[in-house]
Amino acid sequence: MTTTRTYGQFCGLARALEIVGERWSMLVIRDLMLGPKRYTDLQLGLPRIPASILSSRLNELEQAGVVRRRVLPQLDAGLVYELTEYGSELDHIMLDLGLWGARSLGYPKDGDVFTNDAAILALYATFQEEAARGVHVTYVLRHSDSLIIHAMIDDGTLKVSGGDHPAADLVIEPQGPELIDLTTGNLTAAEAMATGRVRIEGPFEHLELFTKLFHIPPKPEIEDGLALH
Amino acid sequence: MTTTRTYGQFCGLARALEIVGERWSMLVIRDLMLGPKRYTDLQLGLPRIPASILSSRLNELEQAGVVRRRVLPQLDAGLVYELTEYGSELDHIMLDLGLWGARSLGYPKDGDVFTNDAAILALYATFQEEAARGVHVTYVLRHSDSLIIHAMIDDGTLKVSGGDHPAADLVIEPQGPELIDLTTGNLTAAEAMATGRVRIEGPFEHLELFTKLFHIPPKPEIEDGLALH
DNA sequence: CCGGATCCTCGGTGATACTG
DNA sequence: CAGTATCACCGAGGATCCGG
Repeated sequence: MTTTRTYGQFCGLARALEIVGERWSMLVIRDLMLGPKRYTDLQLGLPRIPASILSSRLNELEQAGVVRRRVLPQLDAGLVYELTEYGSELDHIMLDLGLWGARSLGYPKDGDVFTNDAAILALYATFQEEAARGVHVTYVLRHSDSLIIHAMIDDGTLKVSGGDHPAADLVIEPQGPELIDLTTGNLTAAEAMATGRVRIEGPFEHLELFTKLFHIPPKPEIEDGLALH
Repeated sequence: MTTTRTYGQFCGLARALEIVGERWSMLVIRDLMLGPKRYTDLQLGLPRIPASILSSRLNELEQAGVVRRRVLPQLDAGLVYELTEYGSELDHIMLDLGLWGARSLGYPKDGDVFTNDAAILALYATFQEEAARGVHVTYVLRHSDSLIIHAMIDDGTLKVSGGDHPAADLVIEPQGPELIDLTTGNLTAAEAMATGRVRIEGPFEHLELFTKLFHIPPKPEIEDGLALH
């Protein structure tokens, strides 16, 4: 069943990869980082994962002590999967790895899914704690009718959740993937407004603040491999 | 050739996994973290990787801007692979992931390889910077005749290299995998000495210091999944 | 409807051998 | 030394079916 292919190395990284390095495993963990989910919710967030693979991964992760299945107390509420404490300690690693990968992300390809959870985690990963000291502001990001999240910044801390927020200081409605350009610095807040690529409800200064609070560092250019210095 | 299987998600983590998430990729990166290596050196550190896979992975990683191939200036010195700046920015993530996995590592299985590089990275990953403030000490770890490394601690900074060090303050010769137990706290320095499981040359206090400088936190116990609190 | 198990196909993996 | 060629096999991926 779970043959648990090994690397044959006495090495922490090799062990980690044996546990969470299988295809889809880390994306399952990503989806569980924001809270317990049931099997079908996981399938919604990972549309391309075959049911049999999801089942295998959940079993392997449970075996390794990363994920736990829990029967909900409410009657007929079914089963949820959640991270154990050990699994939760992957959180900052996943955020860092996600931020590293975001620098090679580019624009969404046709057919790419963009989930609520991915948007929420993107904000956590790109959050600049230092820039948020003393700041109190609430944003609502409306990518589409079905993809709405809000972020509350409260003196260096960040809390992001799905859904709307009635008392947001600024509502941001990107017309496409311009938030990427805003957070990388490829697009300034003023340009985004001038070209109509981002619509806002609220004071403009809060949009400028947003670009300071959430930032993706640029990917280094490819250096010349033949430099002899 | 490199079909570059995708996840179909607009997500930094998914992108990162498309780049470095294939089987063996991260272990190749691990071996390049300590400096440029040639193809055959990579094979030595990864004995179970098929040559064709190593070749594919190196090409994929080069394509993604993580690895660069460089022709050595010296005549006939051949070709080396090294991390680009972008690839080097995975360093802390690999160390963190390796430390996470080390907590599930246990003892080496029969046939496991334990390379110089893995030993060096283990020290970096487990290093307690705070405990090393004001400390100046040099260790030599002799696991076997062919696996010798030395670690130099210099006021909060650590430098580990392969090979011996003539002026070490303490030489540690574990008789087996007891260094794991020492760094997890399962075995105290005094017990290790009393039971003869570790031989040292130098003052005993430096062994106690060692257990403070390098530490693997315990893996949390599996909680009861049915707790209703 | 939830939570899978089962069957089938295809391509990546892994072992061995061989070449510039 | 640095790979490519060939091939068996098994895990991924897709669809369908099954028990509660």
